[in-house]
Amino acid sequence: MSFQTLDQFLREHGIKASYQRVRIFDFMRQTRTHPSVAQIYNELHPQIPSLSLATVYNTLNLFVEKGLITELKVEGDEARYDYPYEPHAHFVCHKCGTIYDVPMGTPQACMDMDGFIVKETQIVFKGICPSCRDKK
Amino acid sequence: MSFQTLDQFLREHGIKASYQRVRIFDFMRQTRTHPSVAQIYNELHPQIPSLSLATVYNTLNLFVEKGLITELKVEGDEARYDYPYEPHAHFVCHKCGTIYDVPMGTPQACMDMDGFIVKETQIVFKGICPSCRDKK
DNA sequence: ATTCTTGCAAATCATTTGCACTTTA
DNA sequence: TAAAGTGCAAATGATTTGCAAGAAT
Repeated sequence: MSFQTLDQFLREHGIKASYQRVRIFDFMRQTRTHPSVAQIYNELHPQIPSLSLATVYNTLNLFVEKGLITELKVEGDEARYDYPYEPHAHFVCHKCGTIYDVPMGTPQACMDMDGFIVKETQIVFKGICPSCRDKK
Repeated sequence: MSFQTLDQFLREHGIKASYQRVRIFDFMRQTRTHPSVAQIYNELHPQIPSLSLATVYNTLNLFVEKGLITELKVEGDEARYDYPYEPHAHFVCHKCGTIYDVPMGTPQACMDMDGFIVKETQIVFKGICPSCRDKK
């Protein structure tokens, strides 16, 4: 997807395609580490010196609202953001804090809830990852 | 479970049974509304005038650490706390913010993750609840 | 008596907001 | 050019912390 079509993609979702928004969205697409606002800012600020933290917050909130990305609040105080390639769950390591993707379809209960309109499903496993388990 | 045995229960989990801790734990047991720290404090403070907010924070963090309750960060900025009677998922309404319990066993994938030690599983559905859907 | 807990107030830190300026369509 | 987005700095609000006083064993 080129910048040209990223523009289009955002507009199709009712989002004005400012330079900052395109860059932040492109960063989310290319990053699978569930970055925090601070991480996104730290990566992009050197390349876009005028970029402000507030804009990163505004933009991510907008993307979440429009359903383009998902907000995860599973590790520490900072929200982490997830670009949903395909349905997947998350595993959070209690020791190192890493958030892993876990391939998985949407669970059955999703369909069984009479009267509830389910728009989003989040599944989070917490525990110890193989790397931390072995380190001892 | 009487106060007597609540004492015991806490001690069995390596927690000194102070008056505040017993009262807060008892409150969690009796409450199914996934209360926030502020709600717990507001309920108990009239009955325990000396109670401080910091103690509520300390105590809940301790209970989470010992695995007696679960912290949910799904609605707004405030953490919500869950007393896990039996395995269940949650449904969060985007409009009214209510957190509903959804009866449900532990999903299969839990068993399928080689090398990951899963200590906790959280499933959260988000959407519109029947009450908000009908209100229009 | 020593160790752990509490309560208060101040500190911290992520996130939001108000407003003047700039950009986009 | 009108409407919306950006950047900065200040404000907000949840949570944590330092420390002196109190309770438990």
